[in-house]
Amino acid sequence: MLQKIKSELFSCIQEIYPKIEFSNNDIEVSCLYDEKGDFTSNLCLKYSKLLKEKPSDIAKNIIDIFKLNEITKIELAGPGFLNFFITDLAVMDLLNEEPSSFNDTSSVNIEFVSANPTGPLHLAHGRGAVVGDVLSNIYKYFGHKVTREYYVNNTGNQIKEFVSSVLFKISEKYKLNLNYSQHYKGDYIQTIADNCYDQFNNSIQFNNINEEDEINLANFAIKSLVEESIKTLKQTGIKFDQISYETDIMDKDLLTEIINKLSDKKLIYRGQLEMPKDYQGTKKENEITIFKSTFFEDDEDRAVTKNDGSPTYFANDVAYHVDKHKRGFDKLINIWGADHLGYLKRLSAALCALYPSINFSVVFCQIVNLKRDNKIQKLSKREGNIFELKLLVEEIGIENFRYFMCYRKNDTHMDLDIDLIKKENKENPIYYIQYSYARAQSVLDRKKNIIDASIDMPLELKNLYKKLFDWDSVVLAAYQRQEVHLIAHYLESLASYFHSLWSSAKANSQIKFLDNNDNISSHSYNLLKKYQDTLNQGLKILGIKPKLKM
RNA sequence: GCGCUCUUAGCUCAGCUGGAUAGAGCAUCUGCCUUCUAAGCAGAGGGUCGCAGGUUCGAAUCCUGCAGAGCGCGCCA
Repeated sequence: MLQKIKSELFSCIQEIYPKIEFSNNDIEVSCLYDEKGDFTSNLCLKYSKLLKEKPSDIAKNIIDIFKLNEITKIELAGPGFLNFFITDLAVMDLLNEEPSSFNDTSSVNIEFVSANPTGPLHLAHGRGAVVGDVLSNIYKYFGHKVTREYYVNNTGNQIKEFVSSVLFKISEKYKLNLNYSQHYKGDYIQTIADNCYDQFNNSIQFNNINEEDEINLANFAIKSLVEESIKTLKQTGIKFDQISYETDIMDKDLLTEIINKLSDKKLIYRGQLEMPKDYQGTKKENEITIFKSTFFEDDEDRAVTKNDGSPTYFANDVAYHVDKHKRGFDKLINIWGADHLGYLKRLSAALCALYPSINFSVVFCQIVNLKRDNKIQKLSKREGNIFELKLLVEEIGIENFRYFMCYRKNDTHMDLDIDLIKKENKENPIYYIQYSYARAQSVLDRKKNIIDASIDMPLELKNLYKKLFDWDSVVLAAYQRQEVHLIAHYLESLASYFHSLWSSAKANSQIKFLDNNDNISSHSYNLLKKYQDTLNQGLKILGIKPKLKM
C-alpha cells in the first residue's frame, strides 16, 4: 500500500512537473492513527522549494489527478500535508502485504560483554549483554549469519593485580605473611581465594610462590570466573558462539605482521610519549613503538609497546580485531560501555590503516544507575561495591531484566529503579504486552467455527490493522539504526491498540471477536493470528517468551 | 583544559534524521466489569522541550555560544 501510494505520487509529480528531476525515494508516506486519515505524506511541504510552488498549490494539483482504487479520499491538511483515506477492504488487506524483501546473508560478528575476568558480572554488564543479544537477533531476522563473541582479556597488569589481591586474601586468612597487596576488594575475592587455596593447597607452597605458580593460580581463577559469567548469561537466555582469549590471540603473533604493515605505510615510529600530568609512577626513558594515529584524527599517537617491550592493551586489541577480520566476517560490531567512548578513534584508526575496506562499528551503551529506596547507588568495582548481575536477575526476573535493559535508547543514561520494577510488576510494560497476548489466546481457545461475516471498521480496529502493518518498517529501522529500544516501544504501542480495541467492544458488541455462538469471523481470526504472530516475532527478538495464559 | 554522551510533564523516558495541537508509563483525580481475561479501557490536570542567538515557509530536532549532569583523556585494561 505504501508503495502504491508512493509510485502514484511519483507519477503525479512527473506529470505535473515534467522538467524537474525527482526520485521515487524522495517520497515519504507514513501511517496516521486518528481521524485525520490513514496515510500521510509531507512531500508538498518538503519539496515546495524544489518545485517552486506553494505547498498547498502542489497538493491541489496532485489531488486533481491522483488515482488509486483503494483510496476513497485525499485531503489537503494543515500547512500542506496530503492525507489519504483507504477503503475498509484495503485496511484489511494490509495484513497480506509481503514483508519487505530485505535480506542480507552476509556474516556479522557481534562482540559484547567481554568483561574483564577479575570479578563476576555486574549491573553495568547487563545492558551491553541484552543490547548485544537483541541486536544479534535483529541481524538474524534479516538473514545475516551472526556470531556472538565474548572476548577475555586474560593478561596484563589487571591480571597481576587480581592474582595479587587473591594471594593477599590467602595470606590474610592463613596468616602466611606473604608480600602481596590488595588491589581489588569485595567479598568475591575471598571466595576465589578460598577456592584457589583448596585447589592448590597440595601442589603449591604458598610460602614460596614462583611465577609459574602465579600463572596457574591466575588461569584457574580466570577459568572459573569466565565459566561463571557464561553460566549467568546463559540463564538469561544469552548464548555465545565463540569465546576468545587474549593470550590465544597473542600466540598467533599477528602483531609482527601488523607492525610491519603499518611501518610500510610510514605509520609507525620509535619514540617517547608524554606522560599525563597526574601520572604517579616512575618516569620512563626508553623509546617505545608508537602508532601515528593522529594521521586519522585521533587526539594523540598511541603506544604499541610498553617500556619493557611487551604489547599494550591497544596493540593486542588491534591484533584481536585483525584476527576477527581474518576469520572472514563481512561486518564487525562491538558493544561497548560508555567508559570506552574515547577508545574508538584509535582502534578505528588502526583498523582503517590496516584494512581500509573493513566494516567495523561500535554501539555504545551508556551508564546504568541503580536506584533503590529512591536513591542512586554508587557502585565501584575496585571498592568491591558491586551489584552482581546474577542477583539482579534473580531479584527482578529474566523478563523484566531483558525488557528494561533494552527499553531505553542505548546511548542515553538510564536509571534502573529496582523498587519500581518490583513493585509495579503487574503494571509494567512487559506484563501489559503479555496480557494482550493471553487475551488474544483466550479467544482462539474458545472459538468454535470460523465463519464469513460482514465487517464494521471503527477507528480502534483500523488502528490495530495499521499498527500491525507498521511492524515491517519498525524492525527495519531498528536494524538500520542499530537501536533495539524501537522494538520494545513498538510492542508496547501495538499492545495498547489491542487493549483499546478489546475494551471498545464493551460498548459496541459488533466488534467483539466472537459472536453469541462463539463463532469467529474469518477476518477477526486472521487479525488475531497476525497479532500473535507479530508479537511472537518481536518478543523473539527481545528474547522473551509469550504467555498463553495469565 | 580537550573529547564524547546528554538536559523534554512531579518522576522515568519516547519523539521515526526539519513538519500538523510536543507523546507514553508511573504518580494524582474522575468514570467503566450480568456480555471474548479490569494485569484492561476512556477522560482530566500537569510543559517557556536547560538558556540565548542563528539558519527557513516551519526547529525539541540542524549551527554557534553559555550554563548544568555523566563518562573518558597512561607505556592501566
